[in-house]
Amino acid sequence: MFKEEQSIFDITEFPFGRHLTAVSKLYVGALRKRFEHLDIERYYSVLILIENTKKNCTQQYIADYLQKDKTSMVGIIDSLVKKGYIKRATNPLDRREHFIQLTNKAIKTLPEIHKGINELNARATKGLSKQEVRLFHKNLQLISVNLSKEPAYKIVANFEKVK
Amino acid sequence: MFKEEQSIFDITEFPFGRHLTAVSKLYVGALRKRFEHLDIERYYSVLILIENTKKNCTQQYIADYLQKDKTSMVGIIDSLVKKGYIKRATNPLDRREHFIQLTNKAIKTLPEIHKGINELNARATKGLSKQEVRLFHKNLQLISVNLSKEPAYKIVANFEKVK
DNA sequence: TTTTAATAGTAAGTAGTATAAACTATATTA
DNA sequence: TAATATAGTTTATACTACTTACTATTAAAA
Repeated sequence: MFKEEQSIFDITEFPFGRHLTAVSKLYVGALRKRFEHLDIERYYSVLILIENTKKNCTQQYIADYLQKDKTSMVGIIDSLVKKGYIKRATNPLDRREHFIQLTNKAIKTLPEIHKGINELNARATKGLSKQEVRLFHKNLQLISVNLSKEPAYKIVANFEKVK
Repeated sequence: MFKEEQSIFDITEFPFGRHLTAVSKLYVGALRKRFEHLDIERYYSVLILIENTKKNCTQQYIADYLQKDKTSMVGIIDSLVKKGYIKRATNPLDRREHFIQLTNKAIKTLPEIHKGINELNARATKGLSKQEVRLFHKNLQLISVNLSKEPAYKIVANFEKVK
């Protein structure tokens, strides 16, 4: 589809968000490639979120956390259920809620997912010291906090593979 | 649509690209808000690219640079032509090519666009020194170069406003 | 020179997401 | 008990951007 790599970074007048987006795309593309042998090609973060959350996760909780609306989340959860990575369990104390839980398959796969992410993170930051990486993350987070205070529209992002 | 802000950064196990994407969305949302009084709500980078390129820009050149395919680029150019920001001019030396050129309206508007971007960049990096900002950009670019070398799928990103 | 292949751009049809609106079931509040 | 709110689902719609196929033009090959 695209002819050649050209560097967005050559033009410093571009909005800063374009540079961020360009790197995001590279990262997502590399991660999906790295995990292409798995039978899921996205939504790893859903599994990680469930794993990292102490309390039970409802669909709404996951949707809020990952900034998806709940109707989209239905489809995401459906696809992960169909692939056998998670299951829905009705909360007996509030039967409207469905707790989303990892299956054994997911629990068995997650170490590999973490390993892949850690490896890719390491390769992405090759040439930087541990401390420089920490600083980068810290400043990225600072920028995030700053931008959160700006007047803004809500934005959803969609990343898709192309040929 | 979304109920509350929750910080993606709380979970460090998320893939790094998710953090980048989250900040990208915040930036894009703030930039579009900042320029909502203009009659174009996106594609500022097309104007900036044309302005910054010494040689004439063809549609294909712009598409390659901004990582869009040429069929999508037709619509983008169409919309900017309709709003009066650019015009097409057939290259007499190769009549297949259309040079994309800024109109007076675009030339008059671009300083305001640069000003808005610079202001938002400054607010996004509030709390960082000039040198720290430079370092952040440098490292972001390093990460970009590193990721470019990874085996990867090509990814396209789409950012949309939501209610 | 004639034929073939490549390139720039366009148009039409298709597929994939996300959205909105409407709905069910359940729980909470007045 | 009635009204309202919430979690989740379904359906239909709108919107991108992709794929394919096409025109016009140029370059390359025979």
